[in-house]
Amino acid sequence: MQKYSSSKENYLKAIFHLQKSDGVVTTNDVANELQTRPASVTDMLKKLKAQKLLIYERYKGFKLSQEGRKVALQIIRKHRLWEYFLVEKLEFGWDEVHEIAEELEHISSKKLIDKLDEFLGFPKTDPHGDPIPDSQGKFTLVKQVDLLHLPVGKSGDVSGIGDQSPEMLELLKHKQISLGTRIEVKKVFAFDNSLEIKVRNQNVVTVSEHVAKNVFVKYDE
Amino acid sequence: MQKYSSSKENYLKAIFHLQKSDGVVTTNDVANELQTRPASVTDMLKKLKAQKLLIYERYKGFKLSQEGRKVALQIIRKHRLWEYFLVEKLEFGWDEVHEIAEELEHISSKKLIDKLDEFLGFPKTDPHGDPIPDSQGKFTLVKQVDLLHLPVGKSGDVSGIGDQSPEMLELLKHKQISLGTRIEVKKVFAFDNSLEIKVRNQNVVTVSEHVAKNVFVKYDE
DNA sequence: AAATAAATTTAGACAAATCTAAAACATAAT
DNA sequence: ATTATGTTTTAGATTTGTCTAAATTTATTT
Ligand SMILES: [Mn+2]
Ligand SMILES: [Mn+2]
Ligand SMILES: [Mn+2]
Ligand SMILES: [Mn+2]
Repeated sequence: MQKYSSSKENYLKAIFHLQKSDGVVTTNDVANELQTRPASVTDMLKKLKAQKLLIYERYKGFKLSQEGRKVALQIIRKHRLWEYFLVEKLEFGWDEVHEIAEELEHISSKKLIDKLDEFLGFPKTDPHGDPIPDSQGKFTLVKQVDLLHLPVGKSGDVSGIGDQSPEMLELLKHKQISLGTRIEVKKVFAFDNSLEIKVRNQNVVTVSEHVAKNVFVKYDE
Repeated sequence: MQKYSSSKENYLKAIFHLQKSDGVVTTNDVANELQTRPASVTDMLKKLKAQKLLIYERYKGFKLSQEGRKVALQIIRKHRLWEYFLVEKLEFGWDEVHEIAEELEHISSKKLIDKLDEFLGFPKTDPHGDPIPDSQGKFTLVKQVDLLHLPVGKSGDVSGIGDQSPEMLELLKHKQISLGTRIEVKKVFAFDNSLEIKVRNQNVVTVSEHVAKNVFVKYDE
């Protein structure tokens, strides 16, 4: 696998993520995600196509090629391994690692990342519950539901976070919710879909529908 | 301390190192060190001057300003801490870490590097025996002499390496010489200043003058 | 003191990544 | 089917860092 510029890697990663959630990716989506201008995106799309990382016809939308997907997955692997390192070894909070990993993910040495993986004990997920692709780009999605779909009375363990903005992560931290935290849904208010949930089998707190939709849990059955 | 481009950081670091050894730095020196062209160096010198990182008058030579020196020392701090991490935690050989650290040194987070420092136990020197500047850019030079100046019969512990090219490091590795290795000079051949030295109080090997001049040791008295 | 050589700088060009403003295209509304 | 709206692309600039070739300055010989 060749080396690509940090900028190209960021585009590939963004397109990969947008493909996941939306299916179809638009120029505006990418511009928005990368805080840049649509014209700049079009410029880059042409370059990525020229390098066969992207399937793209003007005005007709685009998606990653096999190769583009492969590259994106390796960047994501690096991003998540570094995040794990920052939280587990350097004791960063899970809400402060994303930005730093955004830089570290572009360090090119393959050997470095494989040795880091080993040093960390081959973790399966990053500090936000997202799966870490292996050396070949393979990873397994965990089956999970958001809090709104966890039946009242049932308990689950937090396994992932949708919206990972610093604001969201700060809110969760305040309510003492992190990866692995046990949560039981006590009540759903039909009025606004806000929830009362029991955290760590202890305190009961209220969260909005927006929050509930972005906290994923694993549970039996 | 602002952020500067990787390229500028590389120039500052190179100039700092060249100042150490030569005293006076020339455009050609820098071009040679950074594998670039003299014209490119001149271009960059002007930019560094404009940012007050360099004292520079055309044709009259140049040197780092106080601020330039400060920035250079922080890059060197990062470079050496990462090298230490790679060798001590990820088990890289000391001859394979330089290139990777050359990239890692440009990661900008100050908090990251201070936490890394703590995680590593505040090491004083990198895997090549070079001192690691602290958060304020301070560091202490160890008193050391090269092998040619170690009296015959005396023993010393390897504390630093001058020429750190991969070729040199590979040679030392082969002869089982690394940081901390005890060495005793058995004989100096007047003909070519080659040495016979006893390594680790065990095997006796021969090294050339060139090698001897680039291996530094600490010894009593 | 000239002449020659070497080092340094300038002039002009180029690639990568970005931008603004305008044009082209696609979609939705009337 | 026209018109209006929004999206995407082009045209033309700009910034950063680099290069080659030529000009300038400094250093070294004769
Ligand atoms: Mn990034
Ligand atoms: Mn993450
Ligand atoms: Mn570097
Ligand atoms: Mn070193």
